[in-house]
Amino acid sequence: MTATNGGPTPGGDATGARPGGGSDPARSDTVSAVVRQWQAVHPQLDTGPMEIIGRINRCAALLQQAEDAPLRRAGLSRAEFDLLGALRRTGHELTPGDLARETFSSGAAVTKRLKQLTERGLVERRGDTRDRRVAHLRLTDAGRDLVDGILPEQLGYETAVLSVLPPDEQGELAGLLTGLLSRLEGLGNALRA
Amino acid sequence: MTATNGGPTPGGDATGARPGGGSDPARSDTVSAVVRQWQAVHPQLDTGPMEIIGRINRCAALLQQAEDAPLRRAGLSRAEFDLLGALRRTGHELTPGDLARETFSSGAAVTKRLKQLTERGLVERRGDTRDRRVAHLRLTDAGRDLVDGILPEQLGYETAVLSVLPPDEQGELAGLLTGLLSRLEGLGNALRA
DNA sequence: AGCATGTGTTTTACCCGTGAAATAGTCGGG
DNA sequence: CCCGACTATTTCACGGGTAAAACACATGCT
Repeated sequence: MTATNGGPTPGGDATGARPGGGSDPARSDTVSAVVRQWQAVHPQLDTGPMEIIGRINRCAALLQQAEDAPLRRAGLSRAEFDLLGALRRTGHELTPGDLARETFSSGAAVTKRLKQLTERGLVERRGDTRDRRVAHLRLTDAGRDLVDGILPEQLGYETAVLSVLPPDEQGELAGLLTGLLSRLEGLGNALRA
Repeated sequence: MTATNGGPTPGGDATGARPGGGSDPARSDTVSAVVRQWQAVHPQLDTGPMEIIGRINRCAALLQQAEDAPLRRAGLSRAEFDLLGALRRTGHELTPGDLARETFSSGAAVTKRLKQLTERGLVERRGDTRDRRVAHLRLTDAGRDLVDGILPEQLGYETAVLSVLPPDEQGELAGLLTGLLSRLEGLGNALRA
């Protein structure tokens, strides 16, 4: 994720069945090679989880590479863009704490990024009048324009990359991921146990 | 990852159609809230890519949290475990270069991890007799035992987490991800363009 | 009012990964 | 035999993230 991986981290329970649709299932990816290696060494092991988790990790890594390309051209990291995007899409001002929650990152990381982004003139800071601990942040005009300029290009590029999958499979995939994600999020922090 | 994110990074083309199976599609996750916010601000934007990429990123982040739990108990980071796992599953010795390719990380990162892991007595180093530039690495008995001890626990925990999805959906998901991943990998490094 | 407690934000010290440069060695001419 | 080009690995300087501690302030109780 910085630092994503694609290695041997296991992940699933499925036997690798094919999708409901009608595309060619005989494909092979890095993950299936890894799974075969494990099976050869530990034949009794249920490598099912790898089929899902390994692939999600690897897809995430590759897709993030794809996202980075347009952003680097604009001189932003993905983390910075996430922060600006949160301010843009919510419309109203946010506190550092809000931003940390919104971008799923630590408060310290948000503080650092805010410093850089305000220095670059993309974000403005305003102290709360009632509670002097809190700060309110909003995009400057330049910040808003930057986000609005990048976003369409970003989405366009991503659409192109994803077009390796036919539209019906994209829909199925989005649906399945929604189911998985909503349930994982519902688990709360039981995942860390 | 780590530093993984779940924010506004866009990602898809699908309209969020439901899976082929028969589960409840009316669920809501963080990503759909984000997409709604963007739609409110930029109604003309095709937010499709977010439905897939955003969810893959977020799922990856959550699932990685889940993977970390068993590993931290064993005093390993995921990156370290990936390295040990590569040595374990291939069976034979690997060079640092091999390991970098196998774990999708930079040579420098591999060097650092190898130093720590050899100091901990989990990995052994042997110089190539013909070509004195290259090193060959193998697991020590302790290293092998450690991996073999962790792996079943790891897979078991992951199986439990993934059981939030019914088995048939797991199969569909694995199949769709295979299709996506194999095609993304087929794109080579055109993604960075 | 005065103080304990809690919360929002920043600071600090540190870990880890990366790209680029440095190092060490091979190999095929000439 | 020596050179130039190439390859494998390590070192270096640095950016960015994190947890925990430090601050700064608010709030409620007495």
